[in-house]
Amino acid sequence: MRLSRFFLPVLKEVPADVQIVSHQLMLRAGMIRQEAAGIYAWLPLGLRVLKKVEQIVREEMDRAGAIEILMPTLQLADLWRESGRYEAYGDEMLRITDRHKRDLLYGPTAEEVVTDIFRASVKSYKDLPLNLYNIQWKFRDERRPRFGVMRGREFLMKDAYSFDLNEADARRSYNRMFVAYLNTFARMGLKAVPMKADTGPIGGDLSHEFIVLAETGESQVFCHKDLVEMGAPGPDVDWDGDLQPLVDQRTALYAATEEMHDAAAFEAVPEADRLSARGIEVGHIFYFGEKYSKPMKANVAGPDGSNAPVHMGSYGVGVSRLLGAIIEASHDENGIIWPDAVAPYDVSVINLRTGDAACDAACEQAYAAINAAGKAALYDDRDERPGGKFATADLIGIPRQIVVGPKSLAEGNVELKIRATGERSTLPLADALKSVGA
RNA sequence: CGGAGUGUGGCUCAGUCUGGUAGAGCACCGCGUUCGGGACGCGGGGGUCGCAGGUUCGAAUCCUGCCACUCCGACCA
Repeated sequence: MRLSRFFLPVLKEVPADVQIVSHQLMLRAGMIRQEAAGIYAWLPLGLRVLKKVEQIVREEMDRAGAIEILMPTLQLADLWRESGRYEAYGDEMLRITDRHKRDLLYGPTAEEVVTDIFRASVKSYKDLPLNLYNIQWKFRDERRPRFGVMRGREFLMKDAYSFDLNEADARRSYNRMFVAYLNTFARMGLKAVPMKADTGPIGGDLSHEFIVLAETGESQVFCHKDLVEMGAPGPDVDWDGDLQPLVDQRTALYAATEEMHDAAAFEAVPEADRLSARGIEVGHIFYFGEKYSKPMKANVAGPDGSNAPVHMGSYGVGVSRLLGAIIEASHDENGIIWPDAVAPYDVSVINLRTGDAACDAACEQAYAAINAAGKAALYDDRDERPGGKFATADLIGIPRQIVVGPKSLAEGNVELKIRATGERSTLPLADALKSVGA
């Protein structure tokens, strides 16, 4: 993309009351624009990152055997009356009436819809296990939206729903999602720690929140510090095999959010290993058994001829929230530092003297070579002063910058800058291209 | 939902107390000088001062009502 033809409304200033750094940087980098409280328009740069994050989530879901569908944003109130949640959900649910005076709602989650889809078509244990997911916009009319996309009212969520014959099978489905989440967040450069979460009236131990540690996090969390650096198993796990050891490895160490915090158990952790910190919840997995299948009569036949409610679990990832979490975890005083996997562009080409024949030619060559290599290049070909170009490049956080100016070019060189380290080197264009993979 | 605030060109804000020709910086347009880490000069365009009503010779400014947004607390991907 040539910057002269792009739409990148960067800002030098943001409102004084925008406190959180990820929110400031997303506004300044021209990624989002607020349209109403907790409601944002996604501008081109933000949308590119959002799609990259979404795609990583999708790939890891697919790898773990989940199957993508797309459910509507608007749902029928009658479905929620079946589950009993229409009245229970309260003011957070945005209720809508259509021209026929029929009650609709903008979905805050999709257990009812997915259960309806399931019960219409699946009648036998032979079709299990099944895990259906979608990545769709949700709306929750939060009392107080804040922190930009971290707590918006409208947000993009990946929500997966597993269906199994019994609790033992459901635990295997749960474990697949547990491991998939470890891999998902690791691919984005995040250190997300699974922590014991509240299971509410269902009880049991099958609920975990995945928490990214950050000073600006909304949750107070407590864990064994080894969990932070434990890393992810990677894609080569046996998804049909026993994942319990991988899960046990993480759940054996203490980790809990404030609601589930057990001070006595935490005290049992050696003091040097205790970590008390703030965190951002980026994922939540949950087994809830027959909570929806029973009232909604989503039954399956078992091998013994029985007919019983299917056992379900749900698994959420805050896709739009992840952008905020990534920026909170990776930025400096100059702007965002995108991890390679989610960067909106791989390389920026900066022309310090647009209009200079030699500079233009070298930049065009670099731009073409990077694109031909299958990388995404953002070419700053604007007629602007160099300072502004450097500032913009650092602000929007492209991982690598190839800087072409008349002085070094006269000696046959360009400058290569690595955004994350600030490291700069002077070298021939061909070498710079090679080092960015072009 | 309780408490505290803020609404003035695209953005950040002053002006409101004490009513009297709507301002600054940034951004934008033109010309020129510039150009290796957010340049400078000169000129220019752009605002029903959140909305409605009221007081007044006269309202961004005072009064009433409404709306929107932000911040602090209790709930949540």
